Amino acid sequence: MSEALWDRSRCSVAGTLAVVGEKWSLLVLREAFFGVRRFADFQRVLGAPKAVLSDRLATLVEQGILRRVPYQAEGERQRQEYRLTTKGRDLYPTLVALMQWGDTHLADGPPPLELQHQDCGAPVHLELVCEAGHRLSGAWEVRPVAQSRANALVAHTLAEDAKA
Amino acid sequence: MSEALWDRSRCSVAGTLAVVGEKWSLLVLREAFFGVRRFADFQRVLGAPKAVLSDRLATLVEQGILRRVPYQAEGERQRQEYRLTTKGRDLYPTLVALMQWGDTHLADGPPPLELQHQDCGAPVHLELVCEAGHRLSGAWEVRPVAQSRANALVAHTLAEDAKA
DNA sequence: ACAGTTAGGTTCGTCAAGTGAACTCAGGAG
DNA sequence: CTCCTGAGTTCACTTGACGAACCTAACTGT
Repeated sequence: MSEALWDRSRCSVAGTLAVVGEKWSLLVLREAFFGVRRFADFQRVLGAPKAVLSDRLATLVEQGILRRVPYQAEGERQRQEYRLTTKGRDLYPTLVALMQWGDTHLADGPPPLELQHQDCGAPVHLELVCEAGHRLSGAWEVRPVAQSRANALVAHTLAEDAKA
Repeated sequence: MSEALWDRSRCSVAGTLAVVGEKWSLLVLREAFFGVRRFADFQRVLGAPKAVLSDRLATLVEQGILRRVPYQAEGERQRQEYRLTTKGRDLYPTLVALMQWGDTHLADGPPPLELQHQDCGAPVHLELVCEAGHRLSGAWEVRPVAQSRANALVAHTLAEDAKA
């Protein structure tokens, strides 16, 4: 039925999860976005086991998401710190998406963190938009199109879900 | 230094990952968005071990992200299928974010899947926007503001004072 | 010179989680 | 009554996470 609707093995969701889907990876990146750079700070603030943290940082560097930068505090030897690359910074929407979902569906109070536009101070959120400028309100307004096979069934089942 | 900048333990990123961060969970949801509903279809299309799949489906149901719906194919007994709830459908931006990152950073060719606006056919993507309508181009235009419980209380009492 | 401290790890034993094959169970088909 | 099929469960095995302990190089105080 939904036999080879499209090639799942080349799906970018799976690919991305293979890179940042392990435990702690995305939390390490969350902290990186908040300016954490040094091993001990990651360790203290996350509470992750050092062995795991060491491994995650290594694979994130290997993947080009973080880069090691030598630095030297006064009266200390040279050490390495971890900074986001452009590739890493592009994961920001992913973290915002996770945060937004948690804020609206796991809330036991006000969201613990609000994102504001640096320039105007207004709250920031993610939106699905098309290149014609329309704002979409959810998945049911999207038609996924595989390379060679268009498929109307998908839209159909989603519409059914929405009704039920 | 970055001591208690804000309370990480209540962070929605961590909360969301606690719910959908296990292996296979987000891939199950990806398939759900493509209209997959039945156990055997998930199993065949993902290649996940049945035991894990069974567990992931159960916790997603438990969390209110999927719901079990009885159905009956002709000439078969009644069975259960899994459908997205509203809470589940709200995870769509997360999957789109993961997909977009993979498309731009793991590409070994054209993206295997394109999302089009149902109405106008234009390609769809995620954008960070603020409530004043500005489009932000990345994390550096965002200022995270901790909404500490104390701040919330203060705001609340101030609001009360204003009324009295 | 020498012990102590600190950042940034590694090693190790234990315990939880993922994996694939085999088994179960309920009902319809032949 | 037996076989088949969808939807799981059970089991033995391997991989991954965990926390405590240990290691190392540079610098610091004595």
